[in-house]
Amino acid sequence: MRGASADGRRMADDPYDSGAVLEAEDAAAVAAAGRGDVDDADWLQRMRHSAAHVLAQVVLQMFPEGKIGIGPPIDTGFYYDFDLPRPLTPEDLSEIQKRMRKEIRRNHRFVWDEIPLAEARERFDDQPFKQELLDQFSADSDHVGICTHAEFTDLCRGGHVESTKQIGPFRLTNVAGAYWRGDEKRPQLQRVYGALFPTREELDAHFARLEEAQRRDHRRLGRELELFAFSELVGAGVPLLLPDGAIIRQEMERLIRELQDERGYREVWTGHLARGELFRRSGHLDNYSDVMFPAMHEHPDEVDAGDDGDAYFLKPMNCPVHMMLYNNSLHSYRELPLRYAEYTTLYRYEKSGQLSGLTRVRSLTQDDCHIFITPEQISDEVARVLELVQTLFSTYGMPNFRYELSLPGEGGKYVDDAEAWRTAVSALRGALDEAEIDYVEQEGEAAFYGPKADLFVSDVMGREWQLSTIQLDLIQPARLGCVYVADDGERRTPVVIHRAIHGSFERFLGILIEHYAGAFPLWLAPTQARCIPIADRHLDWAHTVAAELRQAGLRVDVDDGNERMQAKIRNGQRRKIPYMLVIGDREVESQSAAVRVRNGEDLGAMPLAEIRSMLSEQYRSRANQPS
RNA sequence: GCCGGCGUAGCUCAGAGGUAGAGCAACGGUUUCGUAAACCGUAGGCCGAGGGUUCGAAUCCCCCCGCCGGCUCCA
Repeated sequence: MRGASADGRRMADDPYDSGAVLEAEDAAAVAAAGRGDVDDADWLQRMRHSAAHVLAQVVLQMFPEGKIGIGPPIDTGFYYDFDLPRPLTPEDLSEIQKRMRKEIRRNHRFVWDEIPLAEARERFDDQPFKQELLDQFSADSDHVGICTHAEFTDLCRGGHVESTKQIGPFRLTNVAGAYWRGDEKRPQLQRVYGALFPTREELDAHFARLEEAQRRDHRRLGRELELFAFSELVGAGVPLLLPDGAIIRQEMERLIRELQDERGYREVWTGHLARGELFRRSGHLDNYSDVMFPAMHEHPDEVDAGDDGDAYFLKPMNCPVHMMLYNNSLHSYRELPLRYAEYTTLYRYEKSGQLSGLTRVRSLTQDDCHIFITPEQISDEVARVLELVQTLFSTYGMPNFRYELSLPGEGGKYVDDAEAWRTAVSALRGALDEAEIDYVEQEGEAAFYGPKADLFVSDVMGREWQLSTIQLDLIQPARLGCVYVADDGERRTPVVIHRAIHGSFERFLGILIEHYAGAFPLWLAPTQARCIPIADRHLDWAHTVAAELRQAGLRVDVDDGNERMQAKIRNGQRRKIPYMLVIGDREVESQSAAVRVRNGEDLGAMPLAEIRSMLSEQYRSRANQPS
């Protein structure tokens, strides 16, 4: 049975009752009603934005003295920010949700209008956040948009469905703190989040995706696969790699060493400490002391406030130290580019609320490098670094990343040398274009010492993390007295490229775990193959097979427990071991092993020599196998 | 750092003022098996730390620490 809306448009029966399943026909009818030529994506935004209005409506019903912020659509639904007399509880959320569904069923129309600013001021006289928005709008126009449904009116530029019944299936998910206008110095509001999709199926699929994502969350897999751990006693943000996690990290280091050695990098080692005076001269103590661990003074009692020059600091980055290394001798332009690579752990005091598994830690190890070049060499060297990045990511089979070109913006933190910035920015941009890399430009995101190109990937929860970075430094070399002798005999200041390819091994490992869902390709897998003897009489040959494969440099073990073969296979699968080598009477007889691939495929009995060469080749070539 | 939620066995969780529980994992024994879970048994806990209320606290209160979600930040 179908009803009709007030203006005669055909409406479907209420599809929002919990448990009700939309038939495809009804869903289409709901979606099509009143849409005109609005496309699907826009319509979805409208549903989400409209749902936010209903959310604000019922929250004000429950808290008449509440103050409302803003309520935009987001990529999975919507949110609305509130200032309320008390924190919202999970019970409040279900109550709000219940009331929202009730209001939606009443099928209120959304009526948009444009009114004079002064009228809006009066209308929202008890809403300070709206007043602030009006202040802002008053610069552009003397009229503003408002949208009314039922008893609720919101300041709004538009973009709604026609009436509340057209709002798709949704669920309120959580409440979180959020600063007004994203400014940490402004009041913190309560943000209520909701998920909303065009159909119930898509909403369910969204939550199924979330669950699936949680299964491949590196924090969970790290524990299940015994890759890493944290200890409350050791401290927050200090990841501890267990033996299997350490193997993966060794493989990562081995890869980047190999790639960098081939490309003329020279490895150095500079330890973990440096004096405050160094970081003062480099500019870090002024710009970034809040992320540095506090000074370590020899005689803390005798120190005047702020006198950290003689204190030691844990290095938060290597750059100034590498510049001291560079200054150890006088360099000719003929030696450039000079590339110092270092894999030393750095320490950054990330605020407690920022810490997150391996992706945000307080002790991190970069594959860090500083390249000293002449200004003329910028483009070529950046191109070489980009090539290295591409090679690394294709080795890992990770194609899903994006680049950001960070440029200077307003504000005083940037080094004042317009000419140098222009040169550096155009060199970076040129190299990205030359490599045919897509990127977005971000103003105000540059480092204080120069522009940078960063590579971002998303984790399984959709959060973006910076991995690779290529930064041009226009200031530190001069501050720290770096020079080279040019071909005319003059001493000049080199440009320095700061770059990291993995970024940090810790973060990259976290991303990698999620990328492979813990099922690492053979070259990274902590255990590459496991021998599974069917009965005790097969133990000897199983151990022989394992020993021979280990002799070839492969990581192989034997499950010699007293479980049945099926249980051993199950355990091996759960460990996500790439290959299992089943050994019974037939295999002992023919000096072979039955090869089971992680994906369940049975390759049948293969002679030991053949297994060895197959696995060795996969290891050597760092193949993205098995699947 | 801020707002909210949460810390009970290695893991997942139950217990909500009155004797600390289950499943899986672990360990021991039996079993010797052909491609994702054999059977029996044993052990495992300062209920995150400290302080308070109470005759009595895993349970209520305070304060730390840690974790989770979000915000802010990220050289």
